[in-house]
Amino acid sequence: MTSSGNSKSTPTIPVATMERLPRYLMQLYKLRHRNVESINSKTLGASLGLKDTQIRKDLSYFGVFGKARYGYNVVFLVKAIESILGLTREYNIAVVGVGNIGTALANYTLRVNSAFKLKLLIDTSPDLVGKQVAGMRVEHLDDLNELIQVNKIDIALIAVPEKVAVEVAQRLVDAGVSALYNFTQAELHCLKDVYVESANISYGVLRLAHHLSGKWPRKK
Amino acid sequence: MTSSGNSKSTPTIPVATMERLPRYLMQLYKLRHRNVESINSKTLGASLGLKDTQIRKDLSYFGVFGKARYGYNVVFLVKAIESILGLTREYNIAVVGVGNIGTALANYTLRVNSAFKLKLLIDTSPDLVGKQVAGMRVEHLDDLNELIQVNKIDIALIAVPEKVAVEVAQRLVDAGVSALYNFTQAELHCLKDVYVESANISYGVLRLAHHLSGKWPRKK
DNA sequence: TAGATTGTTAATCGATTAACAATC
DNA sequence: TAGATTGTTAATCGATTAACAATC
Repeated sequence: MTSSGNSKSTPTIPVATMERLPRYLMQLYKLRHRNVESINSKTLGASLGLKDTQIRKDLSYFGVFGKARYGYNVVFLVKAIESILGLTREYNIAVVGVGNIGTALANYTLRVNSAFKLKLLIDTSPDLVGKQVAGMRVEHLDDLNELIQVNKIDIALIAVPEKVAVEVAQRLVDAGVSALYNFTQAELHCLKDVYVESANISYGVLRLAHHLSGKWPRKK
Repeated sequence: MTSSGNSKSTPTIPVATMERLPRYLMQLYKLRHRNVESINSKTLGASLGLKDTQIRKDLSYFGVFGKARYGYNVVFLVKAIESILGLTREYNIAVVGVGNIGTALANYTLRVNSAFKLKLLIDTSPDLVGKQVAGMRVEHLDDLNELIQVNKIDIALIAVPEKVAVEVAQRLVDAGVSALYNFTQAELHCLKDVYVESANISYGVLRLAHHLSGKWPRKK
């Protein structure tokens, strides 16, 4: 038996398309919450600063979702994108480093979808370990390996000080975590056998400074 | 007098290049801190997951910085990129919304460069207004307009609840702020006369879920 | 039906990278 | 000098968008 099943060959999805899908989904959640039944590509695009053709092309990679003169059914499209993004299973999450950012992640960020199950908070500070944060007990980094395995952690969000970031990340990978969300200043390209998503908050202010200085012309 | 001065016409800088410069700068800060004298494009690229030609091409837009057989002088290149990014002047910063994320921004993020001067913390919570955070008094949102003007705010970092994000952002723009860093779930494309940098933390976990589900093949 | 909006093709646009002469 | 590394050209690659037949 081959890996087919689809008679059509699965298309290769552009990276840029995959990176826009979460934005589509979040807008669609808002529309659904407002009980909007359908949305067309022009309106959805405008709400995200994108062209209508961009939306249609992105969605077309995954099949046919819309109807001429109607647009896309919001409830149906939400389900479709959730499926594309893999939100049909659950993901066990650990937050490593329970400072301000780690606490924010535990309290708010994971609420985006019920597929994300917060299972574990880890820190080293005696002020934090044993205390409750976001309704969970903070555990100690020393027990990392066992805790990761017992809780079957799929994704770790790292919000530790930069100095220990690479070491902690490596320990997570060694314990079997294959997806990291990196909120530290460290670059984690060096790690093997792990997929890393980074959100280096500092870069944004530097880009704003550059924009305000207005020195170098940019395209568009 | 025309706006020339350079005899060469100023090149148009690709957006992608401008977005990489902050990453280069942060890596160079680390090298400088370790007293590394020079760095070549291959090594710098490897530390960021980029090809050597990418680094050289990006830097070439701004003039000649390297020497064959030597690479780039770290101290010199730091100064050059700081200048390109506009870090030769100061930027007055306001943090609006002093929850976990706002507190993290005030305490850590702005430390990236001394060009950023934290001038103002704003919230509405009676638990926070009047208290000290990151060594500054938290002010009340009601006085926004006057506070923005008195403190000559250049950049506002918005970390308020999503429900009030658009309204607060609009008030900041009306008060004269022309650069926003948006940490809320709201899309702020609707705003006119303002440059917005967004860091929607939720998108990252959705991309990780998609990666782990492994359902759709991506290029590369 | 008429016309609005889709899905898709093909053209355009922009970004990356291989190749290489110049240079230190 | 020899050879390592630069800056730049030109080719490749990938992403966006205009155009339009199909369709509801």
